[in-house]
Amino acid sequence: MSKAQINLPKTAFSMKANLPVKEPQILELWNKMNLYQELRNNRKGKEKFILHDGPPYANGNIHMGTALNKILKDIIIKFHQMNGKDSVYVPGWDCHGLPIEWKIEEQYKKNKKNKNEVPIVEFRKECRAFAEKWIEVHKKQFKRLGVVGDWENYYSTMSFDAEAQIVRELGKFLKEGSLYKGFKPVLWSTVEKTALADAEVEYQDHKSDTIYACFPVKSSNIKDLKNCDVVIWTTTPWTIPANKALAYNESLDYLLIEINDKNEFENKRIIIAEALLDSVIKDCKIKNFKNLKKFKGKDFKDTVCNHPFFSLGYDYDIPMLEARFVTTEQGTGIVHCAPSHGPDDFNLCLNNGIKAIETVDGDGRYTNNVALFEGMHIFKSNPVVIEKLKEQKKLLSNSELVHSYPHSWRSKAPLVHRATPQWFISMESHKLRSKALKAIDDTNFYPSKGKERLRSMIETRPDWCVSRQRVWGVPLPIFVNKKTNEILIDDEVFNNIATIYEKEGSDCWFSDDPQKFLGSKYKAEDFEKLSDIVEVWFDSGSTHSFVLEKRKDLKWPASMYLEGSDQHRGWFHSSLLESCGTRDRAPFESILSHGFVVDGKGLKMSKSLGNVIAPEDILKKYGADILRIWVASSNYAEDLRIDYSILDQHSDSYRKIRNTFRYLLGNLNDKFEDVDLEKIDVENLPELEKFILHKIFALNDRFKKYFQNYDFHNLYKELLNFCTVDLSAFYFDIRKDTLYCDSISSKKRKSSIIVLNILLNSLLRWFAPIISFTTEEIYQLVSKKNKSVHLENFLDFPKKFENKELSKKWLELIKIRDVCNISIEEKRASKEIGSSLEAELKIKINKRYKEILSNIDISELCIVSKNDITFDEQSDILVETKKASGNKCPVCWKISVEPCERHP
RNA sequence: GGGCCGGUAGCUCAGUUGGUUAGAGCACACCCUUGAUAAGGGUGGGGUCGAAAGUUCGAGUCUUUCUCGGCCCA
Repeated sequence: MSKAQINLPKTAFSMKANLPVKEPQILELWNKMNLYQELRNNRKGKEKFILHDGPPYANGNIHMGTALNKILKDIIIKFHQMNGKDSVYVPGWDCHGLPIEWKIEEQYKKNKKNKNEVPIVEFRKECRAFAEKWIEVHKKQFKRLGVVGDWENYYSTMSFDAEAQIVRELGKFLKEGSLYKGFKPVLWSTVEKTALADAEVEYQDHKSDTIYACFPVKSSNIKDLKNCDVVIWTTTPWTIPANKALAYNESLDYLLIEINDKNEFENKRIIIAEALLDSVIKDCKIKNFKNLKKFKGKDFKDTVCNHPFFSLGYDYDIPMLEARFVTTEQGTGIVHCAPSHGPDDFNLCLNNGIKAIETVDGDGRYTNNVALFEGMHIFKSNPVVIEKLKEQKKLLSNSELVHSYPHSWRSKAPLVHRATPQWFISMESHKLRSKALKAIDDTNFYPSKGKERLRSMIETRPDWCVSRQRVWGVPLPIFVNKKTNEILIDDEVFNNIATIYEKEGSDCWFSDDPQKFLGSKYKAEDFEKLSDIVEVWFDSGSTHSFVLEKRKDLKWPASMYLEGSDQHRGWFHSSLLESCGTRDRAPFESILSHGFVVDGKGLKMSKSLGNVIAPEDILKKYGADILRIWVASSNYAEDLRIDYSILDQHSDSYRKIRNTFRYLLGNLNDKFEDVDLEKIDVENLPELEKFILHKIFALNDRFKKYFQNYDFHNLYKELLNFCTVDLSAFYFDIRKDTLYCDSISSKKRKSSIIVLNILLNSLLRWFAPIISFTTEEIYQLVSKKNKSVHLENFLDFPKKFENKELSKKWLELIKIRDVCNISIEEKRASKEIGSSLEAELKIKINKRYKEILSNIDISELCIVSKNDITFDEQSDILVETKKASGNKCPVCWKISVEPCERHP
């Protein structure tokens, strides 16, 4: 019999996706139709959903983390757009900062160029060009992922209007009085000659000199301590000249011991913590000693020591201070304090009236505040300090230690703490902390645990240091009156600076006459112009002001900020503080944070582990839609695993989805009809079609619920299961007979075609935010509108689709079908039958099922040729399979003794 | 070292306020089909829930400790 008699599926939609080739073509299509602008036109006047882009740093190729971030953003934006909102996405870049400066400096080094001989303005121009170059690279890479946004009108923190607005924002803090000058030790790189932000520091092993040094007791409430030596241990001998105090812990026990070895220290009496006795005598090679006294740390109160270099001119008091940070982990239980060279030291001394001073300059050389050592580089001074201690008989022992130590993430050079003048925004003076905490309460967090994370950081963070001693950034717009030392606070000046920047950018701050910025109201000669720049977190923390507020297509506050969970201390944090300080509320209504991309075993990707996967590799091998499926199917609340076996799995799922579409298209012969759902005569459809409509209705309900909670991995799973379980293995399999073998005019076949149309339409829209390329490919094939699937709305399904009673009944039918399948499988295993159409079912069921089966063709459901149902109260469901007898219809392949009814 | 978060079948994920033999899809094995065909269907085998202890009549679900991993901080 010829196949011409039956309606075999026929479609131009290929089984093989070939995404790496096809996707760029679809990008071209979107580009041609100007999709972004179309999307805007399509939603003119509609409620806005604004996901404000957290700016990536314009440096280097994108990695999996950035790809994840952008795809997640794109999925959310597309969902809201299809849900009827004007969902605007404006991408942005973070451009200022040390990493780019360092890249330019590296180039200088290569070309044997001396940075100090290059005018600042020229250097900054190179930084700007570098950032511009990477923005272009990023743009291309982000677009390739299928991310739709206003790529032509992106924002950047180095644009002139951004730089101007950052000045205006700083002006607000200055005017308010919460921005103040402080003086404190910061992690300083003597190589880059700059302070480093916490994020710029990495910890590596470093070999340090260690010393046990003696501080003779000058006076104490414990009489026995007179003329004894308090011993300290440190890994930074070079800070000894800056020593101003000693710290002890009042809850520790301390010992006074006498050294009895026959050497220069014979009869020396030293003080250490009891818990550290063993390690001290071992390190200092003390063989014989006498234990003279044990006492509590709190008895140290009011003890004063002398500096080990007392007789070399260091003739000031060294008070002993109580500090909780003193532990018995290492050392002697007494800690030497140099307020200019450690945050703990700084705070302890400050609380006791000892101020930090500038002891080391930017190059790492001692200043004239340090006797004996002025001009010497600190990294070369350890041997000198050690020698001097030896001379003074104040060195019990010295050694070396390899330990974890802060280094610059760029130059890899070891860092030091160095007291420098800095500018801070107070957390307390104008209640910034409490405003921020309130704002956190008013924000929705996805996942909810983000709220606690951000809150605990805001609760404990110190004042915000916004100054950096670098050149690639927005200059701090501060003038200090030379006579009074007061900061110039004048809106006219701030506005003047901002206006100038808006026109020509901020480079001129470094090159032009200060009078230009002061205007005619003040004389430049009366003021010192600061050369610090603003730290980059303030830049990106201000994006809401120069993007959300300034652009007419956006709104303030944003509907959502979405970034990796590390940004609780980054962009979420700085944006919150900046906005609360200037506008009393957060610049976002909700925050979505995602985890980190790790390898298949849950380990972070690193070059050394060799487990790094680049987005580019995935795009080449699988295509962006597979990557987008990976994003949608992963639980972003936790870390997201990826490796090639995981991608293979998603690739398999993709093929299942693709073939689901292919079945629909094939049976519709690529002739999709946008049926009016309201006009469908649900009542007169076959029950199977009613059941599928109910499934669609129920799935759509869950779809909406998942989407509203940004619960994409469950949403995707539901969609995939729908394709696999409900369609492919059930509805499609059953309806093949009708679709292939019934006449085109048959009512049943027509009913099925209606449902196939609805399914195609629904699935296209449900999947469009996720597999944006493939749905577009299909849409282009079947739509007559000559537009994009992304311009469509989600469908609203009429309530009449819902049929809970029928659904309940059909779930029972599926149960019966399952039992039938098991029975058929037995006969298949024993080789009595092959295809299920060779089977005839003898079904025995009790009354409960009688009604259920009354109008149901169970043969059709089970795809068998014949069935025989008997009722028996004893049995629940009993099925026996026999080989069907008769002849096989050459058209529909059903086996029957009588001639085929449909194909006589 | 500290804080926070997490560890359910090979993989991606479900497991409501603690309650019957821990679920789904994929992958896998076997079989069928050859009219969704580099497709489709059926059946089936896999976890004791990171480890240990505890609370409870009863714990994947509560507590403690440990362990592994991630982020942040030092």
